[in-house]
Amino acid sequence: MLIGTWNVNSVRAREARLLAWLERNQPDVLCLQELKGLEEAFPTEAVNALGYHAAVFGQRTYNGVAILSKTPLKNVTMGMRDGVDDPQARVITADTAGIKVVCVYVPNGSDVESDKYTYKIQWLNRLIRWLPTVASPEDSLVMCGDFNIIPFDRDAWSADVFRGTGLLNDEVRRLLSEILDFGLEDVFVKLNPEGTQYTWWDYRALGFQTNSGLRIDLILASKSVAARCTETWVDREERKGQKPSDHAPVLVRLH
DNA sequence: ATGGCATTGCAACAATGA
Repeated sequence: MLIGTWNVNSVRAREARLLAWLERNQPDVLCLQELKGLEEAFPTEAVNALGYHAAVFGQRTYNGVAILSKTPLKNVTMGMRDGVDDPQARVITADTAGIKVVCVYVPNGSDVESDKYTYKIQWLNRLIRWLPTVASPEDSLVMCGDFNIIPFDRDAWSADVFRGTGLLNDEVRRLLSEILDFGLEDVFVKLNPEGTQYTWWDYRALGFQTNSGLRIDLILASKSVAARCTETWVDREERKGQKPSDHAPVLVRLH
C-alpha cells in the first residue's frame, strides 16, 4: 500500500502533471495541498477515470486541500468545525483503505512579527485541540501534508537563513512536538534517523539546481501504521521538467 | 540586505508563498 502527499501549488496549473503522476505511481491514497481553486475547478472526472475517489475542500486563489483514494472515502470532514470562523481551507479528513487520513496545509506564517504568524500559531493550537475530537492514537491514523515547519536543522539547506522565521523557531517546533505527542511518528525520521530529503525548493535563485531545499512536507503516522512502514522517499523527479510545483511528492509504503 | 519565480484575479500589479 502506497500513501503520498503533494503540495501541487495550483491544481489547475498542475492538472496534466497530477494526472500523469497518478497514472505512473498508482498511490492508494494521495493528499493534496494548495489547490488554489474551488471544488468545481478540481479535475474530479479525470481522477475518477483513473480509478480515484476524491474529497475536495476548495478555496478560490489560496489554500485548498483534497484526498484522493482508490477506495471510497467515508466520513469526510472539511475544516475543524470548532466554532472558529476561519475562511481558509486547510484541513480535510476521511476514512479510507482502513486508515483515518488527515490532510493539512499548515499556514506559512511569514515572519514572526506578522499577523500571518499569529494566525499560524492559533491554527496549530486549534489543530492540537481538535485532533483528539476526530481521532484516537489507537486508530490507524495518518496525518500528512505541508506543515511549513522545519523539524530539524538538517532539514534545511541553511538553517540560519530560516532561524527565527515562521518556519523555524522554538515555538513552531514545540507545536509540532505537541502534534507528535498525540501519538504520531514522522515516518521519514523513523526510517532515516539521521538523514534528510528535501521536499520543497524555491523557484527562485536556482533553488532546485543547487539543492537549496527544505523538508517541510511530512507524513505522520500512529503507532499501528508506523509499524507497517517499509520505505519512504521524496519523488525528486517530479520537481524537474516543465512547470513543476515547487514541492515534490512524498511517499510511504506500508506492508 | 534584497530579490530572484510562480500563481491567481484581474486586466496593472498586489498578495502570497517559503
